[in-house]
Amino acid sequence: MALSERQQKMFEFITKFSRERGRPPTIREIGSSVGISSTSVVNYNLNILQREGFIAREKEVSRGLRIIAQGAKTIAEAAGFVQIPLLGKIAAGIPIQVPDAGPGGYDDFISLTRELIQDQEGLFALRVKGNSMIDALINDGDIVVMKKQETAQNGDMVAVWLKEEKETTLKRLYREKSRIRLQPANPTMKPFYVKADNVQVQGKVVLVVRQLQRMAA
Amino acid sequence: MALSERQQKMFEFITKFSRERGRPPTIREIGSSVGISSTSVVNYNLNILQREGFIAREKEVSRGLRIIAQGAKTIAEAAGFVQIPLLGKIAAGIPIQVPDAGPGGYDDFISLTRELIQDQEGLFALRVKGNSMIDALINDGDIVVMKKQETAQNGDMVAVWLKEEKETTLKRLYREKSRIRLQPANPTMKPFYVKADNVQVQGKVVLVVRQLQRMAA
DNA sequence: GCTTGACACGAACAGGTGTTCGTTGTATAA
DNA sequence: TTATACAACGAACACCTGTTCGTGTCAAGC
Repeated sequence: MALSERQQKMFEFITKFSRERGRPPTIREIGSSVGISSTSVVNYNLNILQREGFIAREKEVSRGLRIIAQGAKTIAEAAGFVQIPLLGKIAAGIPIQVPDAGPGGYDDFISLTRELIQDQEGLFALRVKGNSMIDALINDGDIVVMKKQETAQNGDMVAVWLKEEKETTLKRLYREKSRIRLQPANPTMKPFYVKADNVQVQGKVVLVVRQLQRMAA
Repeated sequence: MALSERQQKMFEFITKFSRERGRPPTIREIGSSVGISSTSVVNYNLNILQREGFIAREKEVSRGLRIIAQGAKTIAEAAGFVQIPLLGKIAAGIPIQVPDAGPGGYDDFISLTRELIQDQEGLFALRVKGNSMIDALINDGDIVVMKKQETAQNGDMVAVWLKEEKETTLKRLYREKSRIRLQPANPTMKPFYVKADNVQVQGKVVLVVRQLQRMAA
């Protein structure tokens, strides 16, 4: 069932209020914002919003309402953060090593929203050191978020360790008859062919973040 | 001044509670969680947390407290999201146009954490269309977050509109004596020199995000 | 010893807050 | 017309909630 105009205004107000003030509004705050003098009318419409799945309510608790994941826009507001451990650096000359979490877990994290990352399972982040990943369109200082896995599907952007060359590289991987094609992300660059037993997949690249402007302390 | 153990526990509880429940706790909820029976004691310590800059309080408002940006890690956990309007596409052949917000604001947003973006002012996002930004290490489909401004400092990565060439490009900008040097992010590529009156700065690039793996619907 | 300040406790209070109830008006179907 | 459901109103109520006040303890400094 569709929402009435009043209910839409209420929902928008709740969303805006929650975002700006860091807390949900009270029934009376909602009422005065949309021009309802009676708290019971607000309550009545809140129940409808709840029934329709737009908000969650907690009984007899002040400000006991919460926006629920709805359209893509509100998902982000509701679902929360994903914390991904920042495990270290990635460079051409060294294989990626994923240390096990110590007793207290990892020290450094990068926070992303669920809009960017859906499944946190097995994800970790590395900061790129040096210019060796330029052909993957990845620069010094960029952060790559990877999922740990030893296999890859055709076309996946993966981090591979080349045993002979003793080198880590980020490329798209395609299996061909007797060899593996490693395709740079930069379309102007030529692919690289290697024997299958020379490559060791270390993980799949899920996200790349480049901060041009560092935070103020 | 450092926080007492009690105040740290209170702060952690407020952070956790706010994140999990979507609303800040009441004084009594804080009290019972850290084992304080008196509301005035909680109030006393909340005032200290406020004085030390950990929280903001609003007088005589239920649940009127809010976590404030503090350590880098807690910022992300507490302060919340930044919603940046996704205004459209950026391609080589067209200038960037920033439409004014309509009556209902913008439609599409990208959510980022405050860890990645500190100041939301004047920021907007564009999705890159085509391969023309390869020399800025930016690929088709990447999202660039920019800050609208007409001027730039030396070394800023900016989006410029080249009037003669009728082209948008992303480069690092350096003013030299009589000309402007546009330096590609890719260090293997050569700079590009233009006359000062040929360039029109459209904004500064703040962040680049590349999603290798698209979300499931 | 005395004072001072930090920290803590419980009680009381005024106003905030969600809930409930009776009532009214208006469509729509029987 | 009558009945029913929907939408809205205002009042009353009980509990929640932030604030304030008086009191107490303890360690540091004089």
